[in-house]
Amino acid sequence: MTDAPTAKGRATRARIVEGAAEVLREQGVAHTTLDDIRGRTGTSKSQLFHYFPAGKDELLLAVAQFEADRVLEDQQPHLGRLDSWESWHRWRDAVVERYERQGDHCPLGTLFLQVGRSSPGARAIVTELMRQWQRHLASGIRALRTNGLVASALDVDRTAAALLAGVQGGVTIMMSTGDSTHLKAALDTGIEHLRTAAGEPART
Amino acid sequence: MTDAPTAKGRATRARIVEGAAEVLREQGVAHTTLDDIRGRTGTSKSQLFHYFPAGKDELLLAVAQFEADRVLEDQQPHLGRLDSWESWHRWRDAVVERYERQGDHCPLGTLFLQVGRSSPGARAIVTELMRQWQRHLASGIRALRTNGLVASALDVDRTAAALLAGVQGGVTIMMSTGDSTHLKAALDTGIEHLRTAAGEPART
DNA sequence: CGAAAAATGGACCAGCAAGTCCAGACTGGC
DNA sequence: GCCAGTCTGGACTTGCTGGTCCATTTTTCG
Repeated sequence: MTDAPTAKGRATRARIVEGAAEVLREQGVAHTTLDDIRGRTGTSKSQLFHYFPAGKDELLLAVAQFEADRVLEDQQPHLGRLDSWESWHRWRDAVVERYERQGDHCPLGTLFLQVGRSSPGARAIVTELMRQWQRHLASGIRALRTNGLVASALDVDRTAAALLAGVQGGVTIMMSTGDSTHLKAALDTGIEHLRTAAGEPART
Repeated sequence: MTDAPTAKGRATRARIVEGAAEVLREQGVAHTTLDDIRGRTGTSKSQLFHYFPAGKDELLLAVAQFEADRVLEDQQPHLGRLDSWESWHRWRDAVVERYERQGDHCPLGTLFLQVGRSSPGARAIVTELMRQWQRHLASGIRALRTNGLVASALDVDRTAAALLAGVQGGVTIMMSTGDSTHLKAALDTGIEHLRTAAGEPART
């Protein structure tokens, strides 16, 4: 992924990606030019093309990967340890907090749409992110099952997929409306569904 | 909304919007120029600006409204009559069918991102769509409750919000990965949750 | 019919932003 | 210290695209 012979080169490349991510968050991909990125990162045009020979698209893809990595990182350590109801709620709070802080803007969504579904790389990044995310959720549900907190008959993968969809949709809606109600509803209802599926009453 | 004195004018305007929607679906907003739209709709540059004086953004906004209207229309008549489990399942199938047919592309999402959150109009369109969509779902849940099919203690609005988020996220994921698994999982789990909340067993 | 308003065609303009290029500075191994 | 490879600077080119303008045709309506 990081192709740069010298340490200095790698540092510059990283600086470009991080700076570009900042600018893109602020202005959106539609209104961000290479000159904006150049200005922000204190680099020159030739450097941009030196590290991303294929041009803007390649740079955007690198930023997309950068952002994708952050998505799961920002949910840690909660996402990796979903073995009790308390931990699930801590994760829930972390997700809400993360996206409320991020505000009305979706780095990945924008980048993905710009680079387009045509791009082989863009789709791969998103697909892989979703795969990992869902894997974490499924692991969490299995941990609950191991601890006897949910019924063993529960379809783990389907439930994880539904929960992931809920979070994703909640975030999407929040981007559009500025309101986190749906995200919270999806998370709370999803967790409640897990509880209910255990045969316990829905109420806490 | 439709400002055109003569019938011919209105027809041309509509032709532009519909044609633009087609082109945008095929090429994505990022790679669509006014010339593409002009070519597809058999119009001239001056017509585009005659009917959309504010330029491209205004046209994109009109297309967004056009697409938003279709979203709910395509779910009818099922969405308007969610008063039994059968009707819910018919709706579920209609949604899946609609989005699988649409394929890996989100007219609204793209347009929204292009016009940007800065635009006052774009956000209004999406917000209103979500509001109406959720209202329909909530009505459906209330109908179930009236018919004694779900527990009266259920938080209708929150459940509707969660379901909407699930559908939205399922669609989003499908756009990115080309796989409708998550959409189906969200729908099925959401409906199952309604059933479970009624105190009935989760299984059909 | 005739004039005013609306609709249409398409040439033209201007700015912008991606991408090119080459000259020069640094750096790291020998 | 020297040479090859790497990194950096920034001016320049070029194509595209949104937007303007005006001439011409068509429609409406009294």
